[in-house]
Amino acid sequence: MRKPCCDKQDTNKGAWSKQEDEKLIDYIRIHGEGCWRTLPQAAGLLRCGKSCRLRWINYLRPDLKRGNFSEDEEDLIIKLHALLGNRWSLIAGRLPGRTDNEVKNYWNSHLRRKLMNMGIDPNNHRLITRNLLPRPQFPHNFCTGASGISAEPKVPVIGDAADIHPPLHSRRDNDQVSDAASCLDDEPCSNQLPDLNLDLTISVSAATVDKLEDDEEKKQKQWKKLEEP
DNA sequence: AAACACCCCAACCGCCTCCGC
DNA sequence: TGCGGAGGCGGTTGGGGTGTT
Repeated sequence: MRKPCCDKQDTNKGAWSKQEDEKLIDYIRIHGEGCWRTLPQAAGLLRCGKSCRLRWINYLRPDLKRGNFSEDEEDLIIKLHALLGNRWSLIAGRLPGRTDNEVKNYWNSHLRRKLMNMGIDPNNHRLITRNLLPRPQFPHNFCTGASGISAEPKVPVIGDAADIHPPLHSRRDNDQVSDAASCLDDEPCSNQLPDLNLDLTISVSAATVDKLEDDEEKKQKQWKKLEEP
């Protein structure tokens, strides 16, 4: 039986009051982030440490951008989602001032629907056909760029019910990334899929690309370690 | 004006990973 | 090397706001 993260009977739940916010901000301003488990007591808050951390990360941090997502940000989220899947923290890490929660919520409430309206399956960024939807008007240079999740040779599997992502944690992390990346190297998919304009080199900065490559390298090393006898 | 439906987003929950011992 | 605690992550929930009937 897992121990609860804190003594729940003594903690507040639900929306944060202004006083609680102020206490948390004041405490972190003086002592910095970290030690979330002991923070509530030290700061005089009747909250669980996790709750404090979430409140700070998602709402109180001074560097948060808040407000509507720009078109560029939308674009980047879609591209990164095609590449990384539901790894919201990684995606948010590429969007300064945005949190994983914010990106996740925005994806679920706006971008998913937007893609579906365009006739694209938001799970795998492939076209939905079945002749149920009107033929979408794709922008010039429309290509998923990350259509391949399976390592199998690419064949048109549009609309295949079996073509749904398996749960992310059931896959090796680098499978999806490397396959997506390999797709970027592939022949143009003009005879299979429209061009989604998901070329990551367009709007992702050089630093971002470097970071992605670093992450990828680290993962490769980790997997190599694991695979070693 | 009231009832209902829908949407958005802050917050919670439980699992996973990392790290120190 | 194994264990336990702390932090981090992604999925889900629930309440409040807004639109529709």
